[in-house]
Amino acid sequence: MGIKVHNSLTRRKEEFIPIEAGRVRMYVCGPTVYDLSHIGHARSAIAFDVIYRYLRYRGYSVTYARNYTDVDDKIIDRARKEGATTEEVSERYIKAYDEDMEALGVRLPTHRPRATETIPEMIEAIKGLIEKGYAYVVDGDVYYSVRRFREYGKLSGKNTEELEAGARVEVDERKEDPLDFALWKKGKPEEPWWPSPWGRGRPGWHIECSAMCIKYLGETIDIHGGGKDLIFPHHENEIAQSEALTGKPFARYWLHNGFVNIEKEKMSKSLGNILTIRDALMLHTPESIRLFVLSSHYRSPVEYSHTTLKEAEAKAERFYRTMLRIKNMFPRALEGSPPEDRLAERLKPFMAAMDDDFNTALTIGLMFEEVSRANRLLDSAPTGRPEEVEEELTTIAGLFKELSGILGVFERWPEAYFNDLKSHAPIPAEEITALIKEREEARRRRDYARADAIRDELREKGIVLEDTPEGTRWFVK
RNA sequence: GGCGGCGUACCCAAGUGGCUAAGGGGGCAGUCUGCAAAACUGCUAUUCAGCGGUUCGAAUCCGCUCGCCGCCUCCA
Repeated sequence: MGIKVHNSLTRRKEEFIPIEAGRVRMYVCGPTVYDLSHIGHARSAIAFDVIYRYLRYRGYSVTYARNYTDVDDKIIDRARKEGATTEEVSERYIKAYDEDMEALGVRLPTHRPRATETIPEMIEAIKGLIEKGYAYVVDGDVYYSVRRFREYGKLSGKNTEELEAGARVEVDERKEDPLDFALWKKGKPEEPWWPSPWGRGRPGWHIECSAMCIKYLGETIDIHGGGKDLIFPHHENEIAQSEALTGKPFARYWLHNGFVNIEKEKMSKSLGNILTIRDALMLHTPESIRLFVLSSHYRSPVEYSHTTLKEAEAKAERFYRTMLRIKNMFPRALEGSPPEDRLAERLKPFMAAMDDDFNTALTIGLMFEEVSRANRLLDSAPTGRPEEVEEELTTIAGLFKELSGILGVFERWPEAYFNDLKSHAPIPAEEITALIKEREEARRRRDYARADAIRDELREKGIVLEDTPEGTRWFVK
């Protein structure tokens, strides 16, 4: 009973067996840093962040590399338009990406290589491919000869004849075959360049990932990930280059995440429906964005909309309200920890869900069954047996602690969560507490008309009041 | 045209051969409350796009039809 993963290479769910017992090497294609990252980048990063967290949780020593593509046509274009250098552009957007990831609670990978720091390795790889007859030089450019690699198309399920027939491949007279792709591009005077045996130039996109992957993780890795759109041609080309070069399988398991759609359509510059992570973070908490992403399977497409994000927020609210109840009624349940064997037993269904191709949606669903259970226990507390209730709540809290760490959600103290919302209240907190005080006096006088008027007034501003035996509390809706 | 995926309630969504089709949101009713809110309880899919087939048994496997989406060009 181990972890199963859906492998894009075989299109099947397979048992996950790393090359080296207890150790996992994973590589995920990171951003090309020419602009702010969008919510789709966030999904990919969060999905693989959870995979990374879970593998570590399951006791693997994980070496995880995620690159920055910091040399590319789009970066050059952007720099030219701004009158800036490509370094300035890439530096700015690497920083922005790092900030976005931190805001989203995405843990730092072990290695975060930049393409420009791996140029010597790329040149070596290209030299190797030329020597082995898989690449050829044409006037300062180097191309990979796709047809020499017999297995080309094994990941994307395409065959070279059909690709050729597709005719959407740009025709470049200098290529021996339209399917061939650039390993090294001859530099134009105003573009960044590095010296090479073929003259000044810069690397092609695909060779970057192969070189960085091999440099940091080795010739065969366990997991290679990225968005579904990278399957072809990027990952197909990575396989062709790497396997031709080393003669070894490049990656054992290929994992691909689905898209984030907006209004049923893929985000794209041409449609003008790009939602940046920054914009999303102005509208929603990082936690609700993570919950939104993790509430469906990482391979399915998800629809970003006001409704779906509101539902994610409602989940967070329900969870933290329950935690707040536990903290107020049985604070020791949150301070203590349950016996290990009991915890392990109760974690089983959750582990089974995560083992099944990282089914975070099911895991979250199961967590909410525990939330309901906790609330029932809390309701029963006044008439039930407090010791038993506390014991069970301690177990549930213990479960939540483990799962929160894996998913990267529900990790805060409930007060912190609600105070954060309160800090974004549309009216000052002092004003609200003053109104609450006035309302309490009205209630004491049994002037319910006045009390209700105050409550309604606050409600219109998004402030919800809750009368409890300990007094009136307020929440931001 | 080639390749791949999806279609589960009002919405989101898990489930891919067999206990009552998870969970969240929404709605309705009840308990609680001065009234609310929150929480809890019950109801909201006798059925999984449609039609056939395989099977003792299918949402799950196979075939066809309809609808939606992605890749085939840079793309998470």
